[in-house]
Amino acid sequence: MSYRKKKVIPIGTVAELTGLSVRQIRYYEERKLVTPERTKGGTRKYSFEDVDILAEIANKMEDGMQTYEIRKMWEKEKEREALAQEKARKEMLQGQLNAHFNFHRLTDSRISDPRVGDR
Amino acid sequence: MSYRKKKVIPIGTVAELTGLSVRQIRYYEERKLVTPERTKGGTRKYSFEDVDILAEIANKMEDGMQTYEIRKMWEKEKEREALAQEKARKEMLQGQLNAHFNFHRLTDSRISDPRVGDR
DNA sequence: ATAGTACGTAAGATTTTCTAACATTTTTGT
DNA sequence: ACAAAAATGTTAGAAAATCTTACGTACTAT
Repeated sequence: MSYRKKKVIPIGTVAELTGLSVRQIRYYEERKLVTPERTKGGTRKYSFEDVDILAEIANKMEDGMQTYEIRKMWEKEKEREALAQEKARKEMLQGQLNAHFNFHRLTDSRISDPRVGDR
Repeated sequence: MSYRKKKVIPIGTVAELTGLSVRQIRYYEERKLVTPERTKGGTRKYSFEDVDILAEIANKMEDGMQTYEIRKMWEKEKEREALAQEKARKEMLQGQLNAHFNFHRLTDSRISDPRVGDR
């Protein structure tokens, strides 16, 4: 896994990196905006990705947005991305099919081009 | 700074990531093989780069190498890299000088071409 | 044999984090 | 306007994580 996604940073450090209070960070978890992992002992571990997400939350909150609005917004974003992904996947598949049949058409035209004739 | 170099990981997590004991990690610091940062409170914080370095140490140690050998080895590596850097820097500088004078020679030949004359 | 290396382990102190609860201020919904 | 919800701060006590120091041990090198 990438450095960005590995959950290794304790909450105090996250607070320093984001400028948020520990209280706020825990609250945003309660509102399902971040999902840290836990050690056996139960202490939270965040990733750099989480830090970025929290920084983004801080901005939206300053703009007067509410946690549930942020969450809904992100859910929609994810939805759109998923659709775009799906679309790209299908197009890619179609492309491969086209390439496949094109290849055969070209090959066949060489082998049996009437202007050339076999042998 | 890159995610790789930011010092944010506590020693327990580093131990998990590397498979080393906390004692070993502190000992390698004593032998100047890693240099974590500290929080205000004094707890150590490591980077992913440190984690990689520690994993490398673990290998060398398994091969029967001693800490001071590892350190000496790395110092030499750094030295060689520094020289290579310096060499590249000089070559780059020379290249720029060449380009510079080439440019002037061409320009001058236009402005003061004896076959054309000034004014 | 002595000294140095590379740890493990234990003790006690300090730092960090945890949950839960209550208080406060600012919205929001009816 | 009022009650409910949102978004924190604060406090308290417990638990987890880390710190330093020191002693012990098994090797290895000189």
